[in-house]
Amino acid sequence: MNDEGKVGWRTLGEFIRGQRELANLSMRQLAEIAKISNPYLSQVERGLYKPSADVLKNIANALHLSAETMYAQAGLLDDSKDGADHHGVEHAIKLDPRLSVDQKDALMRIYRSFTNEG
Amino acid sequence: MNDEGKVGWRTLGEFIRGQRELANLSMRQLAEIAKISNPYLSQVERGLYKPSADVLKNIANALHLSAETMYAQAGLLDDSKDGADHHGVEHAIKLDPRLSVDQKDALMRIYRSFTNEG
DNA sequence: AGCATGCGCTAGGTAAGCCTAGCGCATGAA
DNA sequence: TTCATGCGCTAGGCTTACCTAGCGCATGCT
Repeated sequence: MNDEGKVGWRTLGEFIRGQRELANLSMRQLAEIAKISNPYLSQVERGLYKPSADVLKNIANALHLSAETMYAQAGLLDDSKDGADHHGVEHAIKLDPRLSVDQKDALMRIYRSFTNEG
Repeated sequence: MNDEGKVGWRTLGEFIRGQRELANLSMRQLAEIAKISNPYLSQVERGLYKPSADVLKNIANALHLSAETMYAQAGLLDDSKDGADHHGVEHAIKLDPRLSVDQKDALMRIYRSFTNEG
């Protein structure tokens, strides 16, 4: 039942290996910096396993790459294409940790009533 | 470890639960859209498990949030671009061209009454 | 000729991600 | 009331991320 073109994943290992060799690091060296074991890094580079996000982040860090670059290579950032409302206000309200759900709801309704008014 | 001021949500699970309730979705509904099981979503929201990156991406998509926002909440992106701190709301209100001065004032007052309250 | 040190990789285990089946509690209709 | 439906959560198993120990092959030093 496992589906999904994992197109991103097969190249992720090659990408990591390429970047590692570019930085002239051995597996053990990179693994040490990235705080993972070298056998595991080996499996990852050969595409046997798909590392979790924080391992990815650690590897990116160790290779002086941004985490975003890594996630993009892993195919994890790309496909939220849609127009999630990027109204600054609504977005900010949704993300405000000091507001309860009900308060957010209230603020959003007021905001929308203001902006729909015309 | 109560860093309430700096980084917003105590846990990723609380963030997800908040966003889910904001969207008026039940666990089963969100789980269905995000292609995960509802018990697993339950564990995630209560912080028992930390979901892998593509589950995170699916949840973000289902909630109409960008994957970046999700990863930032999960602590996987060091450098958050959309600062999610509570200045966001007031700032966004001020910058919204569709609001009149009075409306901005009203929204700000409500927002502050929510966040100042004890 | 050793022997040391480095490499990448295999073997096999533990823990965590993620599942299905099903519980107990609300709400609401007949 | 009883029955149905939906909710969140528990129990327990399967799968995979990730580990440690150790292999075999190079290189280099003495």
